[in-house]
This record gives sequence, structure tokens and C-alpha cells, in this order.
Amino acid sequence: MVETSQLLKGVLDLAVLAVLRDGDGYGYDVLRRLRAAGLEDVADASVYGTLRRLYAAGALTSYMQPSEEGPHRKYYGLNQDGRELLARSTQMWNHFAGSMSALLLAKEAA
Amino acid sequence: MVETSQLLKGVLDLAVLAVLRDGDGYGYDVLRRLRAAGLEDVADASVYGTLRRLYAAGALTSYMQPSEEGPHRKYYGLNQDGRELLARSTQMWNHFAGSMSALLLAKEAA
DNA sequence: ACGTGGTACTCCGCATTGTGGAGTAGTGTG
DNA sequence: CACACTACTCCACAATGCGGAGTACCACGT
Repeated sequence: MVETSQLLKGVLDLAVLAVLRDGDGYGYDVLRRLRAAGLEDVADASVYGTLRRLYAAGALTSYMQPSEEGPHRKYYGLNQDGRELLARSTQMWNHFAGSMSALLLAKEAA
Repeated sequence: MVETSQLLKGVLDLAVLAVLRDGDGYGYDVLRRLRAAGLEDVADASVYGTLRRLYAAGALTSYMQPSEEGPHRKYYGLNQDGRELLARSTQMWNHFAGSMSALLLAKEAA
């Protein structure tokens, strides 16, 4: 009940877009950046799935790049659609998070 | 993609608990209070479902009360478990929302 | 008398999406 | 050679919000 996995619903898209705004990244890297940002409970499969979904939706570009420290890496980056989606989603999040925070504080204000 | 219906996942429990903290309420009333608080897109079925779920989980008390303006009303109220759940969930939300907000602001800070 | 609209709730099936587990594969280390 | 870390894929599952249909009660207008 009110687990992080449920809180993530819908917001993971936004988090991934935000991370990619700061530079192209591949799945494993995006995962590490999200966890470093405070989203410790994100599962790897969720990130890979989200990247695939956003790519299929036309919000991301994608290209392979070999690595010297392991397997190939599939890089993703924001395109114009992705940046617009990020902007719209950020607004929605701000409205939503603002409403929630106000709701949680209401008692103290009274 | 990043619709409010997805943002609500998991958070609706918290929103309903917060609304009930300010006084017992019945489904239709909780719905109106949530919408007044800024969560305009909440569907009625979601609220009724959430109330039933929280009650089944032992976080709410429930009692019927007749109304003079329509059908009977099923009131719900927080019990001790509900208040504790609300406290824990609020902490989780604060951590989560804080991380997200920081993530969304990261670029401006750089 | 009848339809309409607001109130109040229930049930059903669906769609979305995050997750765990298993599997594949490359690299470096003890 | 086993193990750990990197890197990704696929699958079946579970949770949950939603739309739609249905029930019912009340008040108001015509």
C-alpha cells in the first residue's frame, strides 16, 4: 500500500526524460543516475521498458555504441518530441505534486 | 503518456487518507474534496474502490448514515492503523516528490 | 405523470505499467 | 574456472485507476 513501485507509475517516464535531458544515456547508466537522484527502488527492467516505450512513442533517438568495459550499449537521447513531452509532463507533475503537498499540509494550516 | 490517471497510481490512497484526516467522509464527498484540492481528474469509481480497499486493509472504520438529500451514505473514517499508514505514506511521498523535483530542476542548477 | 439532473453507490472488464526471474553475453579478477 | 559487474531482453504477473452500465433515491420543471 503506497509502495514506491506504485508511486512510480507514470512518473518513471518523466524521471527518465529528465535524466536524458542532461545528456544521452544507455539503460544501465540511466538506472544509476535515477538511483543517485534518490529513486533507489527503481528496478532495471522498468527502466529498460520505459526507454523502449518512449522510443516507440517517438520521443527518443537511439544508437548503438561499443564499450570497452562490457557489452554494447544502446544509447538514447531526447529529440524535439521528447523535449516537448518533458516540458508538458513537468507542468503536469508540478500541478499534481503541488496539489498533493497542499493536501498533506492542510491540517497544519488550519 | 504521463497522464494524470497514471500519476495517481499509488498516490490516491495517500490523497484519500489525507482528506479523511480532516474529518469523516463518504465516497461522493471525498471525491468532491479531492477535486477541490486540485485533483480534478479523479474518477468516481477510483475513489469508491480506494475506500473499499483501505477499509479491507483495516485502515478505515465505516458506518452508514441516512441522508435527506438522496440515498444513504457510507461514511469512512481513519482509525489508528489509518493514521499510521498516513504518516508513513506521507514520509514516502515527501522523499519521492523531493527527489523528483530536484531531478527536474537539476539542469537549471547546473 | 414524466423526464431530467444531481446524489450515492456497486460491479465488471480493460489497459497501463512496474517487477521479479530467467536467460544471454562480454569483460576483468581472484 | 568461478564469480562479479556490466548490459540488455523477454515473459508472466500483480496492482490499480477508469469507463460503462446498472440501481436507487430525491427534487424540480413541464
